[in-house]
Amino acid sequence: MELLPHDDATNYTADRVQLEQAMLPDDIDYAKLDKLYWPKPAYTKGDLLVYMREIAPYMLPFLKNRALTVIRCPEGVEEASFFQKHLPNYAPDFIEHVPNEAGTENLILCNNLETLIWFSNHGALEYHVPFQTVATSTPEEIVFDLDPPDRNHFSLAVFAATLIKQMLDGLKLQSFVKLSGNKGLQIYIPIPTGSMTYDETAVFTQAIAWTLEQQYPDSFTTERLKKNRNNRLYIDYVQHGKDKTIIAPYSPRRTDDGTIAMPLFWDEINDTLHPAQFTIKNGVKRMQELGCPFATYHQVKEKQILTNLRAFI
DNA sequence: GGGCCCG
DNA sequence: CGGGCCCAACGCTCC
DNA sequence: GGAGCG
Repeated sequence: MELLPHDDATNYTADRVQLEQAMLPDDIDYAKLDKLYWPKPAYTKGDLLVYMREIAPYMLPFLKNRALTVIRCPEGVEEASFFQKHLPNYAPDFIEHVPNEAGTENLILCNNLETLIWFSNHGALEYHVPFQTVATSTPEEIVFDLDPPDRNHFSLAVFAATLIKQMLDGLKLQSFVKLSGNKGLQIYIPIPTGSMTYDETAVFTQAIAWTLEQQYPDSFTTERLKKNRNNRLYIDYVQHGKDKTIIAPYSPRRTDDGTIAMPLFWDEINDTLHPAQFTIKNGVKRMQELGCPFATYHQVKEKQILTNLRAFI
């Protein structure tokens, strides 16, 4: 099927004009662009493709050379979903890949625009990546996952992020923050490739988590069992390990409201922030107005000074 | 969303 | 030919 | 050893 058949001039709705102007790769067959992927706000598959095309320049650097796991919902967020992390045998040649450890499957690399749009066109809504590239076995960043029990307790994530930011500033570490697109916040500390092992980053994240838990035991917990968390914010330090994954910056989420994992500026982390503030419909405009909060991420990564961090652990 | 297997 | 099924998977902790 | 958790 061609990109946008229009045998009939009445097909030129505003949405259709936007799709024609979206500059989607022409080596992919697009179909069912009006399918409702997010029924509640009435966002379509076409809306997803337009968003992914426009966000791709900002998102691709955070996927590069990392084994990709997608969550696919080809019938939309209210229908069945499944994970995919192995290259399917029907994948086109422009998708880069590497063998897994056992040599039994190929892991997917999303290193170009065509790959990103190909997966979007196949109903891939969420893009998850590990903390390492396929070139190494050490993490490229340290991440704190601040996960409140529900969106009504989002202020706990704002509080925790503020406290962690203070501690990181004290250690002269440059950090970045994003909305998870679901309930919480995630803090990134990029580090030079090969500069720390997972064992070392684990000591650090546990030390920070433990400090918060000690200071505010009514607000924060590192308790793994849900029944023991009692509406406290869970600081998930276990999540940061080899082969664990995290939602990529700018990825859409499989939520009712079409939210995205939105990078923010630190001064936006306050009580006016809402966890579902940014969606596939308003995320690009915000970027065009304010710029990418992670624009300096890879420069900072190379220059990050770990002296104080090492003294701390 | 698409391939595959089974009837 | 059509319907149903698959599409990840790993370790840690608790009981 | 199996379930709950990410």
